[in-house]
Amino acid sequence: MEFHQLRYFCAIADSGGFSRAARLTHVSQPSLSQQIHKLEEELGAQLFDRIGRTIRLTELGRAFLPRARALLFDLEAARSAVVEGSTSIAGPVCVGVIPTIAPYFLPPLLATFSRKYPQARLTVVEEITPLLLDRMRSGTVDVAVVAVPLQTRGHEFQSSPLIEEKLYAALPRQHALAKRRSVTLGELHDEPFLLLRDGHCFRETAVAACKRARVRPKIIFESGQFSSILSMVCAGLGVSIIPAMALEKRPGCQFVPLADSRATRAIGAVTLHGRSLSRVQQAFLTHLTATRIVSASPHLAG
Amino acid sequence: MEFHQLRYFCAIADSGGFSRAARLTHVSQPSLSQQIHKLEEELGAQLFDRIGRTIRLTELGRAFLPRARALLFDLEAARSAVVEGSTSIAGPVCVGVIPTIAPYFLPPLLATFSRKYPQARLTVVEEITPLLLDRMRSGTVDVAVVAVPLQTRGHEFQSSPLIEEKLYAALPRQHALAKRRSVTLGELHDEPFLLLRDGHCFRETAVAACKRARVRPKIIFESGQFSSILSMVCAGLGVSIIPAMALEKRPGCQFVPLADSRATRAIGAVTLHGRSLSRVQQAFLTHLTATRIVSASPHLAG
DNA sequence: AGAATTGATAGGCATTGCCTATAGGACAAA
DNA sequence: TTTGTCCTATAGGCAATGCCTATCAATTCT
Repeated sequence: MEFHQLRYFCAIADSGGFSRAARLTHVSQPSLSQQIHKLEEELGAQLFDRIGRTIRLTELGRAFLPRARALLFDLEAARSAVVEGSTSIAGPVCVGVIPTIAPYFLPPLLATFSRKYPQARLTVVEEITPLLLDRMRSGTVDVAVVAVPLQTRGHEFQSSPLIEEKLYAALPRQHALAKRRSVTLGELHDEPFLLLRDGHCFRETAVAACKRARVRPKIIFESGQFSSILSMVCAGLGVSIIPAMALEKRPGCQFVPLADSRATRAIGAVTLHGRSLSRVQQAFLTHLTATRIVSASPHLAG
Repeated sequence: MEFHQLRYFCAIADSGGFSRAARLTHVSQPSLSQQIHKLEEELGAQLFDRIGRTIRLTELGRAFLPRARALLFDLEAARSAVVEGSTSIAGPVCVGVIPTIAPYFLPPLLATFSRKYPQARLTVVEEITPLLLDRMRSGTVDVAVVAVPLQTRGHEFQSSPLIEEKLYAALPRQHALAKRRSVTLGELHDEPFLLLRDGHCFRETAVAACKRARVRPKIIFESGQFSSILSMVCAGLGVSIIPAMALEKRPGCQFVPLADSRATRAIGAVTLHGRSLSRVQQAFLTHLTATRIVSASPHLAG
């Protein structure tokens, strides 16, 4: 039983004859005859009575007709649903983001995107990078905004750069270096360090920067968010390294740009390689990369 | 878009892989790959993401899957509905019958048939032969019980014989021939005749019998039913010709078998040639021909 | 690193659907 | 009755297409 057989059957039933249906469907009459015979053979019953040179639906044919029609209709519905879904910018987008970016970078972007595509259903997942990657693999996250480059080998993921921001030393206001225009990590050699706890990739970023400066930071405190660390810095307990977007007006705290080369953090949008994105998802990705983030400049440094 | 493509699509989505689906569906993996490609091309969108050596449904694929499943399910439903309908003995049967047979012949048959096939929905149409034939042509009557042979030329109709019954002379009790064991039409030569009115085929039967006996009946009364005629016979207004099954106990009436050869009426079941009958209709026809009508013997003649 | 598994591709073969030509009936008009 | 026309069925040829085997390229597991 094939779709074209159903089409022919309906055409013949509607037009009331093989020849008429042949003219309508632009198929030769013998082909119709042939296919209806196959259909009848497969069903084990006649669908039409051939009486003289006219035809009429049998009891069974009459019962079969609405079902055949429904099948053809549903087929078209399914087809156009796919076409619809592939062209309209609507549906779910799940974006993953790491905690050291989430509160600073995403909110304005999400707002403008939602305004631009009201049909889109945005979801945000805040997790550390490896968990986000896992969720991308399992398909529960579509796009991730994380620090790049990723440490994964192979080309399992695709990333497009978004911004690269400078790193700052966070110093207590009364610190000797607090008034400087810039510092190097080497100059912070002996300071007690307050860093994000293990798992947060910005910790790796900071540690790597230290390593390049041949500094072994003495880590005396670990936290899950910058604001806690900044409070400790204000209290004079030590120093820290902060990305530009996390800068925050604090009474007892001073931020000094790090002069070390490569003392930056690169942020990119990452997708699973080989994954086809729906039009909304694609639109979100475009929105991410197209919106040039100027607000990444520090508003209170110097 | 073809049914087998939908089948493959569902199998792959269910099993989670082309190779697995190939093993399940007993089709080679390249064939699946090929057909899914065609499907995706036709729909203008990917249904699966090929990630590494694993696959996953895309957003669109996920939306398409339930529709594909529904189509396949409905297809099977349509198929089995036809098979069901062609095997089960249920549904409508419309039987046509002429007025000179209807009240005598059909009632017991209908009762036994309905008891045997409670699912059958019997309808009876009582009309004169030409109208019944028209209704057979238009499909509103499935089987007709009429006097045979039909006068139609060609083999537009098929008939199978049911019974052949003798004809009787209906005489007033005080009639000179009323005590005879048999009479010939010739002996009724001068009698006033009471016959069915034109259109009733039994009138033709009676007239034809007279013609063969070289008798020109003087018709002084015409009616649409035998009981009226018999009442007139009782009143001594004339004689009539009655088929065996219409015999009826009447005080002033005597029935004498006609001795003429071919003074009989043949009854047959007639269907439109080339019409396929549903199983109920076929069953009714079989019931008609199989039930040997013994009650056709006169219960009060002689 | 090597073996195994997975999906994609290429090429050959058989099936099958569509076509034209024609047969065989049935109907209508002469 | 005969002829012409209109219908569906059949036959045969051709091209499209679905399925197969063999193989490749990539990825994952041992």
